[in-house]
Amino acid sequence: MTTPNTELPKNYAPEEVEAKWRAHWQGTNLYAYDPTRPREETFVVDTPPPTVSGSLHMGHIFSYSHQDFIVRFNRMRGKNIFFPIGWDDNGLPTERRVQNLFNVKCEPHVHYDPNFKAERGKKGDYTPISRRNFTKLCDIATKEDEEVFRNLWQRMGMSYDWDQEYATVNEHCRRISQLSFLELLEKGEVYQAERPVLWDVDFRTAIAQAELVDKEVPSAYHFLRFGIEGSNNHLVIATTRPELLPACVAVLVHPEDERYQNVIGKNAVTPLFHAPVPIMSDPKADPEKGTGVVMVCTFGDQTDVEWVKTYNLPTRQVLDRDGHLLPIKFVHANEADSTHKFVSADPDQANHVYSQMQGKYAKQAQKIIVELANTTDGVIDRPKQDITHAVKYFEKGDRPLELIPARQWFTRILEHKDALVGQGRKIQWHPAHMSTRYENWVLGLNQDWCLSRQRFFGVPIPVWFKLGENGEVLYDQVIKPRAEQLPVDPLADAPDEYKEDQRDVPGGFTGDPDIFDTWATSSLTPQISTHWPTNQERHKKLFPMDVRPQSHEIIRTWAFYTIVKAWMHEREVPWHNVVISGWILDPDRKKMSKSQGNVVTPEPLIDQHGADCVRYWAGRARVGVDTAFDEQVFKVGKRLATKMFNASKFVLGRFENIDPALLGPERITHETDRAIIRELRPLIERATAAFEQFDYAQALQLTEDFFWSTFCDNYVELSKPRTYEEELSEGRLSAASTLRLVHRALLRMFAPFMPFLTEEIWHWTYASDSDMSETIHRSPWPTLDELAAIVEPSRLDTYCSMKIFIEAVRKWKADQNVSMKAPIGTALVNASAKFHDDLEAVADDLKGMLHIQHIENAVSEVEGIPSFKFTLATE
RNA sequence: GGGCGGCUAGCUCAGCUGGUUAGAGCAUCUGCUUUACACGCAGGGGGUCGGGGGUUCGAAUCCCUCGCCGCCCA
Repeated sequence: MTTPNTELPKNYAPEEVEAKWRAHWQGTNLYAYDPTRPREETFVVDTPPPTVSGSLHMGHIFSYSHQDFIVRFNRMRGKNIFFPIGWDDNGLPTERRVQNLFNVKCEPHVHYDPNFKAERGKKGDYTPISRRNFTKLCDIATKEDEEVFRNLWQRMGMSYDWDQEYATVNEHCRRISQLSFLELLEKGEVYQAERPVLWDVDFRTAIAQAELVDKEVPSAYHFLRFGIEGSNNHLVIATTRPELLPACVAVLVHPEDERYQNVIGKNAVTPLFHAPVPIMSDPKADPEKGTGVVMVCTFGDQTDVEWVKTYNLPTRQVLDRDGHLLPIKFVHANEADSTHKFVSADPDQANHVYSQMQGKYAKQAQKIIVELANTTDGVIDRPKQDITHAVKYFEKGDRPLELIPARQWFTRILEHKDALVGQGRKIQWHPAHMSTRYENWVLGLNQDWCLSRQRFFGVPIPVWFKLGENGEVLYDQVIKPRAEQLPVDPLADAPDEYKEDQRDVPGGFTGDPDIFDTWATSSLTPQISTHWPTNQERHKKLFPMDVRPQSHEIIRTWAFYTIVKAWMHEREVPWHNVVISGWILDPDRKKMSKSQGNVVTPEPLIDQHGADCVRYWAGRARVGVDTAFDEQVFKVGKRLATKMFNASKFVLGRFENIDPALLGPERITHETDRAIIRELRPLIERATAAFEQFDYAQALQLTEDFFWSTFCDNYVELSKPRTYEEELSEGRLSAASTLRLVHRALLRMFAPFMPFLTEEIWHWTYASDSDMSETIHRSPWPTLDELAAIVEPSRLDTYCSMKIFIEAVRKWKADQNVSMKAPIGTALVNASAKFHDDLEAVADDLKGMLHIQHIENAVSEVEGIPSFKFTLATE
């Protein structure tokens, strides 16, 4: 191993050292989980699998470093670490990336082409390809993306057990995800229903409440006059969605709204389409909003859905799954039946108006109908009023969500809210207030979890349906696979009792074409890692886990759904602790994200400062607190690394020629040395307690402060003269032993944060200590037991009084503008007898450190702050 | 509109189970060629702890209220 002092560079250069230890650790299985050790000795982490096709920035480095600090601390406490890593390559981000990368689009009706060759960066129109060709490209792209992450994590020194690596679309994860679904279907927690769901018209898929975001967008109230049957009067309705007028099924006012009492119970007549619709009263109609009259449409928003259900109103669907207006036909009331729901008193005009909107996107249709309304007498009551309001979007989408009736699979959560709140309370949240976010989310839920997505790359929903005599799908006749068959792809595999040629023929079967919501699989990361239920023994040994680290914006998704699944399957919490990392914000306090264009990429920073410094930067941020990105902090980390390197070189040089057998705790006999050990004890206690509470930042700060000021600036200077003594005197051995012991402890306390540099220094001398491990990362975290053999100083305040004296001398020399080395002839100390007694045994160290020839004591009668008088030595 | 978090030195942040003149690092100023480190050492200046009110012998810390910023949800 490298030896200190001699051939080392003056300043620490991280590149070489980090590369050396990275390679060394990979070769030694240092981070492997040991399945033979019992649960109580094991520390189990449910690591977040990063979305590999997403943008990679300093925000990732930040939170993943936090996890590693916690893990490394626990490893040094002797825990058997289970720290897996996985990749989330499911879902839309990957699909979108593949579309852009190869300029292709998945068109499910296109047949599989085994000879299809994808071309990167292809220009021109996109190529339509089959689902199978498309998912193959997804596999290729995700493999590459995983490699980028894998390299980065290894570069950063993340201490994963790479044998536990998984990817959320691999066979193992598909099996677990499908098993979970089938078990919950068996338990009745999963059901299918045809109902209006939140629908993204561009992605052509249903989404869940958890994926919603509100955006404030400009809009306008259009004031439309509705006729009143049997009257010449009219009602004015303010609507932001006039294009849904043909879908109007009722008009509502507040029951106590005096303006409209006389019309309740009558029929209103829609303008342009002349459809008679009932005027009803409902307390949810807000008299303050618009004109106080609201039109109920199929389906303008969630409240419309409720009203349609409450009042058993007909549905008049005008939007298709692409967001276009469907072809429809208005008929006279006497012709209306179940297939003709669009009624009009003047079908010709209604159909004429509608024909101009049909096939258009909702937004275009709105423009058209507003124009028609403006050019038709008696429709517009007054000019439109511009407003801004919150509109629901898919978090990854570009157009407002619609509510489209569709058959979907759901998981029951609304009826379990209380139980799920209860589960949340069994978990320790760090910081604690994050549990409030969880509870608010659970209590605010208003839809069951929509599980199915009409997408291509993901885990298939593992069921088939029987087909009737006429080829109709019998959704209530679900065909389930056997557990041993999983994972299955119902579009490629046939169920047991059928042959492939019975697919999609009358009397045969058809596969469910949908895939799962990404979270349906991600919510199983604990079970994926424990190999539930294929390896019950392993599962029992790892589940519930100790800690889930994650960031706060996915409490409503990842944390929530994981709690749901653990409760539904086993009535358990998935983990005992959730540790929330904050965000990295840009200087304007905006979250770092690709879409904001404020992303800072990690590689150049690691190149420039080294992985240890980047980790140090992450370590300074407290649990759950958002932090503005500040490159200055890397500089601070660099300084700390340099200081550790230099101080370590020096300290080791003070004892490297002494036989380590002569440097035990029992050799620490000097008062100064015992006093510094007395300072070290509370540091160890406090840093350990902080780490136990997952407060790595506190542990780091305490250690850094002690190392820099107490150890380097004071103790090393105090002990220096004794370490230069020629004889192996008691005083020299005491100082050397103390330097070795304190330095060895501090080094270990820095190890979780700066694993490379500390390992390097460790191997200069400590790796062969019999009570330590060859690697610092498996050496024990410092404890008070290590110091138990060291006697307390004879006076409790020795160190405190020394510091007062030292500071007074330094201030005086600074005020005199003289060197700290300038010799003082006499130091007159005017202080209490106690203060003199405190310094008596350490006076020689003080004199040596501060270059003082004589210390004269004057006992002051008045208790209080000591005063000093110094005179420079005359030569 | 509701909930949560924040507002502390020029900047980034600690402190907040109430208790000596409110801390650190960076930046700034002064000094020190001290044989581990000038990526250093020593010292200094700089804050009415977002505003207001209250509880208390005592409040950055507890309570009320207002303002601004962020997040989550209507």
